[in-house]
Amino acid sequence: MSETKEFQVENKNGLPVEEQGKCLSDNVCFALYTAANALVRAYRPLLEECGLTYPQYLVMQALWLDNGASLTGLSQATRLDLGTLTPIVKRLEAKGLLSRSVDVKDERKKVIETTDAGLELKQHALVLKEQLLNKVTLGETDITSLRDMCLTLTEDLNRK
Amino acid sequence: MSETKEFQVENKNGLPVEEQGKCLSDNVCFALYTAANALVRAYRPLLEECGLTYPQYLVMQALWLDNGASLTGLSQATRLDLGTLTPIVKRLEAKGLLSRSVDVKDERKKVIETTDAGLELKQHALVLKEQLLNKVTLGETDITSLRDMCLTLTEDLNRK
DNA sequence: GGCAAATACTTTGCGCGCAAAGTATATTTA
DNA sequence: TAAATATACTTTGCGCGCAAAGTATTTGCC
Repeated sequence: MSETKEFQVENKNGLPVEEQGKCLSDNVCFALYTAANALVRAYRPLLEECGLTYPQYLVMQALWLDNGASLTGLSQATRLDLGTLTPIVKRLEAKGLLSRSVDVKDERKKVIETTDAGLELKQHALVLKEQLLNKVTLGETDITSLRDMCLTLTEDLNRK
Repeated sequence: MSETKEFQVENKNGLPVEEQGKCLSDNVCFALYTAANALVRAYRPLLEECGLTYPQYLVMQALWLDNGASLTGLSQATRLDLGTLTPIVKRLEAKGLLSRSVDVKDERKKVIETTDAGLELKQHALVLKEQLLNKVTLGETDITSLRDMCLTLTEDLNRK
């Protein structure tokens, strides 16, 4: 039917391209998009205990790994836009979980540091990950390859 | 190190849980979230030709497969919230790509139908999918299993 | 028939995600 | 050293994504 691989996966019954995909679920893009939404939705009630949203949680994780990073550093770590990050970091500052100060070496930069309260969340957050885990039926191997394929896809899509 | 599988994938070097994940990329959730963002970002310039956003494109796809569906029907097909869907469908109506009318059998329901302009987009949109495909280095097999794992994960996370 | 519960959709509020434009500081170049 | 360019961040505008609350219609039950 087609010599090249199809991004939209072929149906089992091999219909022509125009008729492929009896349902949206036949489409990788849809599956990926939906899974990410489901992920954020599932995390919401858990993260609520910490008073965090998922993106805020991502920023805190980045900070736990690299305290004192600049906004641009956080942007690279979280792969979030600077324009997205600025308000998120401000909200985290308002919650007392981190501090923002001007870098004395380079006054364009901000130094973002966790507060004690921000550090305390780290232990709590690890438990949440376990709780999410309990819902997932995929095995360790699948999880790993899902992760790796997502990382590859991200690189592919960001290239050029 | 741990008897149960970890949702956050283990590092190659097997650090204790508290120290796992030298970077956010070690985390499936992060990888998935990032890939979905990259997907929407990569689709944006392509879909711009059609004057669509990715979620709008999803709704149109659902409609191409099931013309005359109700909003609830579209919600189930796209897995988008009704509160999300209402404004999207209104925007598509404003663009002249679909029509919204009250179901005469049940006046609570709306009948959503593609216009001729909406149908014409279908062919154009198929080309876009090919263009996205060209960026992806994953093989057909990987794409299929990525899709299936995403679908499984979505079900898992939506359950309970 | 009358009323409670269910169903279908809309509205509101908030936090992203990001393109685009703006501001301030630093670096490079002439 | 002055001007041009680059870098770091902020702001604005728009479209989600969804919880929660609201409205309208239908169904189920007495």
